[in-house]
Amino acid sequence: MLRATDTLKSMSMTTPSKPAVIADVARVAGVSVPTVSRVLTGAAKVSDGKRERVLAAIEELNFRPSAAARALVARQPKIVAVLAGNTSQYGYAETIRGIEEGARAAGFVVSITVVESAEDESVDRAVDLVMAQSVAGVIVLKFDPPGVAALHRLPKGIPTVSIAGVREKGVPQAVLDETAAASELTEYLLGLGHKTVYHVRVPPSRREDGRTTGWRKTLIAAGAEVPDVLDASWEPESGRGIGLELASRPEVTAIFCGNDEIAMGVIRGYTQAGKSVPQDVSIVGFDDHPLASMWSPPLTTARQDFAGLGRRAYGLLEAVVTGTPVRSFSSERPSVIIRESSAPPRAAPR
Amino acid sequence: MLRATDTLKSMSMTTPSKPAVIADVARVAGVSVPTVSRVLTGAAKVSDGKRERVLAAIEELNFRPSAAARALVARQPKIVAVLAGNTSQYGYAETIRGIEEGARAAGFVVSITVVESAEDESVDRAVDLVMAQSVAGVIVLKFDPPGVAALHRLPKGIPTVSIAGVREKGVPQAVLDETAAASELTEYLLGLGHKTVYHVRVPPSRREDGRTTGWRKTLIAAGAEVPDVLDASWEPESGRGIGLELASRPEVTAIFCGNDEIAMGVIRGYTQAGKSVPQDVSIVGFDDHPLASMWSPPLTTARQDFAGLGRRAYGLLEAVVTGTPVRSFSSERPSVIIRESSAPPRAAPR
DNA sequence: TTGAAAGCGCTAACAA
DNA sequence: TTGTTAGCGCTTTCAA
Repeated sequence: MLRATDTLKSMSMTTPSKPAVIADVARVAGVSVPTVSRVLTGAAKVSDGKRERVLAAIEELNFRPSAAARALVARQPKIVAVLAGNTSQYGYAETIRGIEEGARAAGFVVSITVVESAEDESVDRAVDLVMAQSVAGVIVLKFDPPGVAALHRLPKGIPTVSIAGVREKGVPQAVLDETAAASELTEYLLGLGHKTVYHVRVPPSRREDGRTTGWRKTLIAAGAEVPDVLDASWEPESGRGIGLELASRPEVTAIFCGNDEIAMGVIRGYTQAGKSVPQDVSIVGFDDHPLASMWSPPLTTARQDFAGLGRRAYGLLEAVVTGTPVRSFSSERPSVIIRESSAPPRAAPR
Repeated sequence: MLRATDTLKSMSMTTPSKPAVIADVARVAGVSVPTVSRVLTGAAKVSDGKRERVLAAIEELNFRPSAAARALVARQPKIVAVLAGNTSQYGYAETIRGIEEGARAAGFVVSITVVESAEDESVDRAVDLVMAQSVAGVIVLKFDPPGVAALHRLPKGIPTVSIAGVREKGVPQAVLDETAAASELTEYLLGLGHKTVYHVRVPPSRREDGRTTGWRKTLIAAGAEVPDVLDASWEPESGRGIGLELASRPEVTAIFCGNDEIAMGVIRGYTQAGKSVPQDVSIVGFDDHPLASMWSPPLTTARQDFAGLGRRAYGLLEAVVTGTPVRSFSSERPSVIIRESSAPPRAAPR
């Protein structure tokens, strides 16, 4: 009853019953079923007369070929599935955007299904859901433990590509070289004259993520003290709490945050504590979030091309599916962007 | 050559050839095809002995039922498609998250395909792509012109639900009552003592969106002057430009922005111009972006439950698909959140 | 409980 | 150019 107001045209003769199938079209047009198929697919020549009758019948019956039937016969599904622990946070959403862009250009749609947690039950449910569809392949975002778990539980045999910040073997993979970028950012801060750099990390996907590794290694290489890592959640609010705390520790002069949102939270905490950035402390983020340049002060960060990452992952998957030989690894380095949230320390640290 | 390192187990006996089909399983297990189907679906009792042999064969052959074949026979596809002009911006991403949440709970996956622009070519390509899959129904996000266009070009007959800020007839719809929320926000500002409220809008989906309508009507009802609308793009940067300009106009004491990101940009512009918020000007946003409360100053805004919107839309679609009678309209009102970016005007406006 | 037979809606192969 | 005949891989009658 939802469509009580269809046009008169579409109402004529039309019992709202079963949708028309190709046999109906053939009957109405007075041709055989394969002929209809031929005009549908253009696979072979059809005489103009018949073609027109077929077209007319299609129109009249409002016929739409069954995608399911086509999928059964053409063994190439047109869907690539994405499994992810999250879909709406900046990095995730942008990566998915890139995947979709690549997929759509190739005539594929992308399905997304989120993996709520790393627990077996939820991972299996998500994986089963995906495998119950006919998909050409799957791309898993292993930015977090749910993603990592999903990758490991995916059945062998289905074309798979993973996306991550850290390299892992066994599955073709598109990555962003976070380790290098984190090193660069840390070096930059050290070069400014900071004795060491504190680190607030976001929840890692494994024991230690590239951002943390790059930071740690650089500190060690420079002979700087390696402070304890501070853990934030994904919520900017958690950054604020940490900033508030850190603000009372004068030995903290530089902080490298796991992402821009957390950095913004940390800055907020400092601001609330009456401190100013970068005069009292230098704070840098990671990602180059769209709001990073709007922040007060504008955030020094490392730009990550998530959409490009997604596109590369799609390309990798396409290659796997078609059997094109590929180097199964595609890496790109984020670029450091210096803005105003970082500066030399106010005075030489004691 | 990508998987040179499969486990020994999976390598034994396995030519990497065609995937096993149900007939293979039947043969290996020594039973008939329907029997295998029965253990797969649980549609009928199977003796323990056979069941186990079937299970063993499935394991051995690493058999996975073809989703395409199943879809053909069971006429209910398990995919709901989402058509949207964008997927990664906050409101869009959250809405999609909600849709996915509802869909997954019901055993559906969601596919997303973006409509690049409102031009026929790109709209048709997106719509065709979606219709080429076997989908249970489609949800279109008509927050913008591409979305609106997509809705209009979708073939009749496919279960459809739209999501939007403004009501439109003909299609079941889930909305957020932006008009009411915009009114409330405007009234609040007027109540603070501001003579009038300026408005910076984001690109509208049609002639005038609910946010703008609510603002305008409230101003008129209050007998306040209605300033010209200022147009921003979706980029926070465009807000900054507008803020910079507005900062030199002392008659501007209150600004209602189309969304939080733009409001942040506008605030940034004022800040750069040496003005302070809310002392020199009150600025409010819309959406309650996750960073709104981290901003300096924390943003007064209207919280929109996008994820809830998505869930409601999914629920609507489910009802349409199953033929459950529904009121084809589901609305919810955003709630105003007062923070620190708004205050009474500094002095009585002249 | 089980198997044989009959489709699901379409495209591909093969003749005519 | 066109129609007939075979499937695609699965589930669902229908008997046994």
